[in-house]
Amino acid sequence: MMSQSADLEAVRSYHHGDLRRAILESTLEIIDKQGLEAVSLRAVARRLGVSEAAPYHHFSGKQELLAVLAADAYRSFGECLTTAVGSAADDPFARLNALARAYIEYGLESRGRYRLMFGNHMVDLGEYEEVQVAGRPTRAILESVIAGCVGSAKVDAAAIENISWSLCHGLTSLIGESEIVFDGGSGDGERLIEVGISILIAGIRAHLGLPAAS
Amino acid sequence: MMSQSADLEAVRSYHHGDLRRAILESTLEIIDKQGLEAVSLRAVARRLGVSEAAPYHHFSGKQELLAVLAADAYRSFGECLTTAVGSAADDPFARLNALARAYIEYGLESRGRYRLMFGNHMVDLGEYEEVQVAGRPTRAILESVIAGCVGSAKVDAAAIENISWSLCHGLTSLIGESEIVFDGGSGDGERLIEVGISILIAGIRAHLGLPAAS
DNA sequence: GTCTATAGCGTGATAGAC
DNA sequence: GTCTATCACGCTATAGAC
Repeated sequence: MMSQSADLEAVRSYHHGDLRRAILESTLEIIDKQGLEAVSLRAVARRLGVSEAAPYHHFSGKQELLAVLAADAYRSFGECLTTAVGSAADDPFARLNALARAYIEYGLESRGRYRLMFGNHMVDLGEYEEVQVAGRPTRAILESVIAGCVGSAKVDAAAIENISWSLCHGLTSLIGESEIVFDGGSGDGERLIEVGISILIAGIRAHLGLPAAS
Repeated sequence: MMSQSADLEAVRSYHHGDLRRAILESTLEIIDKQGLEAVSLRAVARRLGVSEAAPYHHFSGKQELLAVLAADAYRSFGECLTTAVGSAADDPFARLNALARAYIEYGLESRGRYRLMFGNHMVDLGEYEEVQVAGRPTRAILESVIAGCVGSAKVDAAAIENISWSLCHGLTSLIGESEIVFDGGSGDGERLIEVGISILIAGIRAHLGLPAAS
């Protein structure tokens, strides 16, 4: 009986849990286009045609809403990276290459989610256990890929991990937030990512005393 | 006659231009400790013991206050980088090393200023011409240092610039915002920066087809 | 030239009615 | 599940005191 009028109901109102999903989607859209600072529960509510207090019945507040979105983002990000590494050739540096590419491309395509995970917002989303748990696999992938690269030597493994992360984050962040401007053609971004990963891998190989080519 | 009571006057009130400076200092302190989002003109005014509308007589609004601080930051940052490069040995990669170190150390020591310049706040400070002008030298230094490294070949000069910037920004950002956590001793941060610059330079040398050592 | 007082509006959050 | 108040606080603009 409920399924018969479900569609019509969904159009007219947000009963039965639809509002929660609508709020999540609408908020992510705002973060994508205008950034995290532009998020306002009241504006979201107005946009969805419900009262300004309605969102508080689905989330304890703005922080929790953002935390739920951040946890979702970490899960989706982790899956993306895992898939990319899994599809790569059976070579440590090929895996690192695939990981870095996937990281940067995900960050550029899902700007809002990336801002939620690694943006400099002063909302302490790390306090939420769900967010911490969701973010753990991401770090584990990087760790295992780098472990494969350094091999049994394990020289500066932690540092190399963080350097790889830093380059990916820096590139994603500067391109995504339009701090890097391209004056040439449309392929400049692609070329920049290619050169970046190439320099990263060559630098790590040199640091580990490995020959230049793979 | 005014200079005789200047000190006493300064304690009791912020006449004669002192309020402007006090607002700038107080705001920067807040950005340092709590981040850009925590800045509130009203709170600053209360903290300085003036009315909540007083700041508007020195700045047209919050944006302009932040823009003035950002321009100051760019000037100070540019001077710091110029000095560092000038003191470096007469070798292209030694200069790049000095530049990268100075960049990261400045960003970590002056967190607030760094957040103003390169943080992901959605305040369009780039719209202010003063900010644009103040930021230009910084980019010019990086350009000239990299130009020295690539030499006459000029292969991927722009990309190498942006990669160097990305690594420095990524490291500064992740360390400064405490996303990278150190489980070891207190020297871990220093070691990370050292390895990072070493990998960057080795990677660039390899990309340019130069021998490994300097 | 500098500051105070006040008012309009948007936002986060809560309590209680439907 | 949702709505209607309602409160506290933020940014901003204006009028007027010193």
